[in-house]
Amino acid sequence: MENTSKTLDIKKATVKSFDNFFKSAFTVDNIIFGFDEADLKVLLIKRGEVPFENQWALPGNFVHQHENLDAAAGRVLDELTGLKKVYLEQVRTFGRVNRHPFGRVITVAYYSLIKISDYRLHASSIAQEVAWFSVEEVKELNLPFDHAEIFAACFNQLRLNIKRQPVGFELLPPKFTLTKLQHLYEAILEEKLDKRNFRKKILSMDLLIDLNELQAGVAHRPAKLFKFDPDRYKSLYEEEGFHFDISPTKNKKK
Amino acid sequence: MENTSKTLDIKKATVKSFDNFFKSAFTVDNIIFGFDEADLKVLLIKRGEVPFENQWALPGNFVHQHENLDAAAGRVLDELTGLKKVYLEQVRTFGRVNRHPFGRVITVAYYSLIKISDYRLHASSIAQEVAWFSVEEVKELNLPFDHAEIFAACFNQLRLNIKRQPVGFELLPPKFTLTKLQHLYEAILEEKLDKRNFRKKILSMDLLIDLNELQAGVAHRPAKLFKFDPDRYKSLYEEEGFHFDISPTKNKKK
DNA sequence: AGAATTAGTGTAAAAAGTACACTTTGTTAA
DNA sequence: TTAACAAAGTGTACTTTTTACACTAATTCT
Repeated sequence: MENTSKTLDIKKATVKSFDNFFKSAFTVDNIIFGFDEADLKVLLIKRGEVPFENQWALPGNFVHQHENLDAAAGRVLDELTGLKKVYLEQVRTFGRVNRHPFGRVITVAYYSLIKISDYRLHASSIAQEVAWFSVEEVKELNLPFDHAEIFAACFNQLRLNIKRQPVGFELLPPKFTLTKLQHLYEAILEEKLDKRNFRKKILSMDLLIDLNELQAGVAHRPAKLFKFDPDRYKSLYEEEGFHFDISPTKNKKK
Repeated sequence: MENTSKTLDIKKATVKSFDNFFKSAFTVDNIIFGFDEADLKVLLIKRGEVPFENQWALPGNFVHQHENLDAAAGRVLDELTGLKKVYLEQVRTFGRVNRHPFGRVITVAYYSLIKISDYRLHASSIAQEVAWFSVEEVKELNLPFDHAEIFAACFNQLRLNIKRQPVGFELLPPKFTLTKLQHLYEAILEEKLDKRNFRKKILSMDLLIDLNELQAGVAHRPAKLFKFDPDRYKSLYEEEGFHFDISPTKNKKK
């Protein structure tokens, strides 16, 4: 192969010009959702650094040179909560030229769904303090950078997603009651659902396993516990024509 | 304000450390869709540069320092077709560490919808040649980098989108027949639809204006021409509870 | 004038979505 | 022990949406 070195020369020359292209800092932001009894919550950090030091903001961090984007988003979560394997979804990339006061920073937004009972919060290099806020509180907070826009996009994406994918279970403990599940949907969709219609629909999908166990420690009739069956979902998903879909089950009372 | 300079010092120091973070080259790729009589087509370029010189690939380019992401995607399209105002949608960001052989390059994927009659193709700095390929051809082509994955994600996104947003009209000339519209949906959804059900559904949405004009130059009964009414759509969209939705209108013949 | 080609149209049956209220089962406190 | 409390659990009738399906109408071409 006598032209190998020639090819390498071309490559080297091109790599050089390639190196001359503008490069940008880039980050991931991770909107971490948890569900706590009745409320959908979001994890915010109190920033430990300028700009916007001491303000509540979305957790995020720079992406490392040899790190994939998903891994970076996972790392942000791990640093704050110690959780490693979680549901993670990329939402959109925000790159407005002046979105960061110190220079061009492009950020890839993710959301995560975690079981709120599992976590323990940590302060970290980027966060003086970490706390849960309800979705309503977050909306009213004046988040720095374009974080309000990022939050809105992620929440919206979650709402679309929960209707068409069985992702809600990521927010619940392994065993849950149908009422808890309904409350979760109501919190995310921000509307009341009809109890009987909701149960009819979710049970007819044949994705929940009745554990023949009752809720304990409540001062009223205990509810049955169910778990989600991911294998069953996978096999149904293979079938042509199966769609997870919680759209209607409406309730006239606004 | 005697502490201004102090603040600036802090900022300067922080900006300095900020500058030390790893920075990446980043690009946009733009999957340009057009609809040509019966087929959904995609615009590919023959690369004019290493790596993968002379191979067909998705059009893309580096994002400039002072350029927003959407603007960069628009510029790619403009360079290839001369079109400036088009429907553009961000899909997802691809940043696998080794997706580019010359170094870390993160790319934001977009798709565009254009009226195929409007364009004229240009070669450009990045493209020796530009040509339309049908979706099937693209799937069979062995696209370089992770372009096959990017294409699949964009096509999939378009399919989801066309069901729930009235974006199909971006691919058609201002005046079109119902049959053309149906063919467009069939091409994107990759399934046959029932003529009567399709018409019933689309007309019941009250988004099309009957132009009281007939198709010309066909060797059979001419069809009526319609146009899409974007203002009507906007006002319906404001109304609680209106959803554009072309889901079913199925046809048993597979 | 007849053949060819696509446009255009309605109805009935099935499936899905919606509204709605009372009984059951357990705990707690009198 | 019993009554009050609280949430669990359950079925049906009505409405709306979806689906399947086949013939007639309008135009051009030969």
